[in-house]
Parts: sequence; C-alpha cells; structure tokens
Amino acid sequence: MSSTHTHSKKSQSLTKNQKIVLNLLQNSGEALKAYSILDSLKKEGLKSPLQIYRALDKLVELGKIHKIESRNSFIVCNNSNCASNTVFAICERCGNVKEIKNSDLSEGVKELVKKNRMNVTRYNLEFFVLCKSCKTN
Amino acid sequence: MSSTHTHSKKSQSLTKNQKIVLNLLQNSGEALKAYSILDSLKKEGLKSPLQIYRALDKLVELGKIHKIESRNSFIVCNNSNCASNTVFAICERCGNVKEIKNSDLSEGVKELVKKNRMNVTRYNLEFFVLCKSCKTN
DNA sequence: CACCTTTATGTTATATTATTACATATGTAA
DNA sequence: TTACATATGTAATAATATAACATAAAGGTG
Ligand SMILES: [Zn+2]
Ligand SMILES: [Zn+2]
Ligand SMILES: [Zn+2]
Ligand SMILES: [Zn+2]
Repeated sequence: MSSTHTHSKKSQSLTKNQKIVLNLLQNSGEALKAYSILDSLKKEGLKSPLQIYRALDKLVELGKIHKIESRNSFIVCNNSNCASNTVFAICERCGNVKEIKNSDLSEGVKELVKKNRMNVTRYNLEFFVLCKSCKTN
Repeated sequence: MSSTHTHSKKSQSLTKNQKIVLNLLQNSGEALKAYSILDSLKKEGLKSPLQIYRALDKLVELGKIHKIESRNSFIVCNNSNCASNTVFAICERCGNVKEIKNSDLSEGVKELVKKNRMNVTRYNLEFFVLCKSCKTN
C-alpha cells in the first residue's frame, strides 16, 4: 500500500459513469441525445436512462458539456471555460451544432444587461444557420 | 346568403383553435406549457395534445408567440415584430419569463456573425437571472 | 480504525413533452 | 364543379425526463 496517495484532485474527480459519458461525447465530436447515448453505452453496462441523465447533469454542472436546449442534445465544451455562457450555431437543415467563442458578444450583452437592470447568472445564445456544407448543396 | 362577404383578410386569418390558444396566452401574460394549456382549454372543447401543438406551431410560425426552449413553454410576443430573433430573461428561482427588446444587442451580434461567417436565419438568447421579486425575498 | 455524512449507483416505475397515422372537414382558386 | 391546400378530430405511440427507493462507494472527523 504505502502510497495510496488518494489522488483526490478536484480536477479529475469524475466518476465511472461520468467518464464513460464524457468520453463518448468527446469522441463523437457532435451533439448527441440522451437516449442515443444510452444506446451507444449498452455495451459498457449502462442500461437505464437515469444513469445517463445523472452523468449528463453533473457534466453540465461542471461545465464539461453543454445542453443544446432547442434540440435536447448534449455536446462537449469547445472552449477552455465558458462559465456557462454559451453561444451555438445550429444548422436548421442538417442539425449540425458548433460552439462559438462568445468574446465578441460581451459588449453588446453587457449593455443589454445594464439597460434592463438584470441580475444575470448566465446566458445561452442559439444562432440558427445554414451551415457551409448545407449551403453548397 | 347574399353578402357572404368572405372576410379573408390575411391579418385576421387565425383559425378557431389558433385564436383560442392565442387568447389564453394573451390573457395569462405568462409562459405556459402545452399540457397546462390543454387543461385550461378542456372547457372550450379542445381535448387532445395535438390540437394544442398544432395551434402553437402555427402561432410560433406567425411570430405571434415564442417558445422558451429551455423550459418547454410558450409566451405571447411582447414586441411588434421580432422577426423570430428573441431575447428572454428567465428567472432561475421562480421561472418567470420576460421578453426583452433586442435592439441593443444587434451590434455585438452582427460582429459575431461576420467574424464567424455565419448564414444566420434567426437567433434566440436566453438570460438566466434572479428576478426583482425573487431578489428581494 | 470506527463513525458519520455525502455522493454515486442500480433498478423499476412513472411523468412529461411531442409526433405519427389516418379519417374527415373546411377554405380557396381555377 | 373539381382540385388542392390547410385545418380538425381522434387514437395510438414515440421521445424526453424524473420520482422513489434500495444499496454502495467515497470522504471527512475524531
Ligand atoms: Zn463551452
Ligand atoms: Zn447543415
Ligand atoms: Zn417577440
Ligand atoms: Zn423570480
């Protein structure tokens, strides 16, 4: 035993199911739905929706993934740290989702927040677009 | 007979069910869920989810109402014409939803769109806030 | 270590949200 | 009239998400 140096770093504290779900989302690179994730993970032993939703909830809470609200799907965070302020471009034709850095938006958002005296915790912006691939077809 | 003067104005072309649903949303003034709308309209003779969803779909399409994606609820449009570009403040504590004019946002959005070379059809921005009433309690 | 608390897991059942499929009716235009 | 598009009614079912409860693992305190 000796060095059972409990690597209890906060940063790698994902549990088994959380790791499995995160891996799938990372490897897929696209937005996935909960029940499609469940299907894909039957072989890993996960067999109930709740196992998926619990992992997803936690990963969202940790900022590792985001939920695409208008599509009930989930995608890995593309940025280092969104602080849960998210911007997506969602293709209306093929459903492709791409996360966008929100830096350019901050000024406009700040003004809007100030003018409306809002106590903003976070925000989520969804652009509905025709993606490059769909535009050329 | 005689004057069956078909009042076929495009502007008032809502159908019976569409009018009933829109009226309820207008009178309530708050965001409502489809099945709660259904419950409220049992007395008007609407009895299946599909009757509600069809009316809601059409009203959204016409821009009369909006869907709050993160809450699966619907609210009357608060502006004259959003062109389906919507901004909401959603209280995380009580669920209250308020539509916000998006004029101040346009510059930041335009830049973001330009920088990412997006072909944007429309957008939806959801601010998660602590509303005034909840802040004081 | 023993003890307690918190967090995660497994499992079943159920709630909530939304659509498919098909038959009928109504509105609009040539 | 005929044709076509749009709206309605109704039943069944699909897709998304949570409640409830039992058990297990992880973490902190003394
Ligand atoms: Zn992100
Ligand atoms: Zn596309
Ligand atoms: Zn509006
Ligand atoms: Zn509130």
